[in-house]
Amino acid sequence: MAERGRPRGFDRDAALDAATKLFWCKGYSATSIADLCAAMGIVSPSLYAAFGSKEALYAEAIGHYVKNYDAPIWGRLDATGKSARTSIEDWLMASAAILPATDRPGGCMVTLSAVGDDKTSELCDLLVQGRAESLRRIEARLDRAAAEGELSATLDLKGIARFYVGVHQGMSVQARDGATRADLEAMARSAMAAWDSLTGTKVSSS
Amino acid sequence: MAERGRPRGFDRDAALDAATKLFWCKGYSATSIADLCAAMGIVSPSLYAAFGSKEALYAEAIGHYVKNYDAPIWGRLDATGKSARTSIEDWLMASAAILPATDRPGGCMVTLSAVGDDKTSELCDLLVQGRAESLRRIEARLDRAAAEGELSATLDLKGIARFYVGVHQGMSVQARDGATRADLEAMARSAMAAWDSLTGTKVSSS
DNA sequence: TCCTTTTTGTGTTGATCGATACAGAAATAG
DNA sequence: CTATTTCTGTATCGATCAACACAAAAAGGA
Repeated sequence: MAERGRPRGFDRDAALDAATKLFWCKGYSATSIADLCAAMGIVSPSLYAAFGSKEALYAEAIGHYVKNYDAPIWGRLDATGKSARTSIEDWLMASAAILPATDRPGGCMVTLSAVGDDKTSELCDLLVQGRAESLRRIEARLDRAAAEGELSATLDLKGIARFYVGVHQGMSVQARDGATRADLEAMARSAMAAWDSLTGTKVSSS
Repeated sequence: MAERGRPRGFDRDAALDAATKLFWCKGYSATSIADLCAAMGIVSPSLYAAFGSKEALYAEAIGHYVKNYDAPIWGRLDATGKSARTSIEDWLMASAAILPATDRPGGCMVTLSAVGDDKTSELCDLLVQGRAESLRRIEARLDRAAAEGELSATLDLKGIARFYVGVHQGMSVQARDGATRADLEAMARSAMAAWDSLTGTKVSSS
């Protein structure tokens, strides 16, 4: 089943990856179509033919980021045979290793896009939902631990999840500011130092 | 000592406050001069006469934010007669109370501007320095505690400071996403749950 | 070969960007 | 009063914004 018409002269996925990294670095508003064309190695009609619009390209870039850069980290969370504590520690330590990587923009794209940039509120929702998803995943892992008897069901699991997601978000901000892997690993260990207290007999909030 | 020429027809500080809130909400790149003029209630020649340029106005807005919105929170940190632990807890709890305030944009302007937005690297530096200053303040408070004998001098005080600043940054991101005061207070308490472990006999790293 | 389909490159669209020129208005100084 | 100084409002500057028209180019189907 061959394709009709003139074949595309560039690798769509490679171009999307280049666009993703540019949006990741500069944010939505500060990135122009001309910037994108230069980074992707194509001209604007090709960009519009392949991706539709700047907004649509950004939405695809977020999906590309989640699938190719974010998902591997989350894999650490749901591995079987590990306690919730170990899973979350692994997730934070893996993040500490990759957030300051020099072969890509620092920090988490979804977290750091939390900020400022206006965005058509459709894109803004996409990002808010992405961050809410992080919270849901951690909470789900804690719920599973409660169901399996590792944690007490009377704990404020949502609050604990929010705390660890918050630490992860802080790690992203500091990675963007130049924190090293060792710096971020120390943050991860510090957060884990609260685990016993948070999951102990103490009631969540007073 | 009266002023020569026609007097300015608007309150410069009130206009700066309006500009600050707009930049705080939308970020630098997504905020246009037209947006600013509308929010400040002036026309563009008045804006340029009073503030010079968009970049200069943004730099002044950051200063206005730090002085009028951020400083009150930091006052909690250096109050006398309190332990470092209580000071940091107060700082986090005060932040939890004010970050989700509905009479202003959510989250910390300096933290949330960490992101994306290109900025002439001069403005970017301004923000990076602002965030570095937060780290320095917390670290200075811990150093003082070590000098006063509250904490052991062998601890990784910089790492502890980085952890609490990171939690604060995570609180800003979540405040922007709609977290409530109670949500943020729970995060603050969770972070404080690590205090004993972080400041105990345990060696900082490895 | 000729037709259809799709992409590519050139050139351009109206809108908006940040920033000003200029003239009139409103104050002080003499 | 007149002269000077400074701000306000209109109108606009060239540059850039996101997006596209159009024709040449490159493929398959007939």
